[in-house]
Amino acid sequence: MTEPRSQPRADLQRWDGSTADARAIQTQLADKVVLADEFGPLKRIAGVDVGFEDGGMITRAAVVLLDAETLEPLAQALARIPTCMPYIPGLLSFRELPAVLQALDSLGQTPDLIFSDGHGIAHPRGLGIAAHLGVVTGLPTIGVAKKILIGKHTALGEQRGEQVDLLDKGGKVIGTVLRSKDRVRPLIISPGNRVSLETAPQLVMRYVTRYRLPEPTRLADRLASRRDEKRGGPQQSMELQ
DNA sequence: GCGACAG
DNA sequence: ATCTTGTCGC
Repeated sequence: MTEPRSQPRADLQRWDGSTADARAIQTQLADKVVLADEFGPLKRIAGVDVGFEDGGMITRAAVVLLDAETLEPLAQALARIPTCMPYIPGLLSFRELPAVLQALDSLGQTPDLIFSDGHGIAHPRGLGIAAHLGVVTGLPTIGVAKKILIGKHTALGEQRGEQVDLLDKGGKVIGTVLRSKDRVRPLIISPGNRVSLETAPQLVMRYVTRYRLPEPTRLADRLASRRDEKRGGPQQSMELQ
């Protein structure tokens, strides 16, 4: 049997390269975001993140698939492609998504849920990279960011698990400011696709162990930024591509 | 017009 | 994101 291979590039390929068109595409795709819990049993979850090599010349995307029950890594994939554009706040997905989609494609398996670095709907036009990834792949996604892009919130408790709503200018809830560990800077959680505002932070906490970041994100982060091979380990890991 | 601004 | 050692604190 052949898995229904996606044609994820579609919406990005229609991009004319201008920032104006990128914003127009975001506004259009934002309507396709599903903010309801539309995901089945979570068996295999994935984390995706992007890093750079050669001072930014090469974009390096990493995907790590984990067993949702044991959190053991099941598979991982890397994609390295020439960087296509500079970082522009609000347009992150146009810079990083091509590499992320390629990495997901070479993974050869479809995750039941994807944790993406960056924001979901907590974005100027409601389509951060996590939401963009979710709409383009049709998969459930959650955005896990370390800093706020837009929105405000009230004071947050210091204990692990404490959370407050992230509100946009109109007072509408667009995400959750979540303290994943005692006395650490909070994470900014927002739905990407097929996950509700209420469930997103719950799922993040479900996969947080002893670190600030949930395991899928943390492992993808290490692979994308090559922290694993840099850090001192008696045995060097095997080569990846 | 002046800041703010994921990674 | 990335360039980078040791160091202060839980």
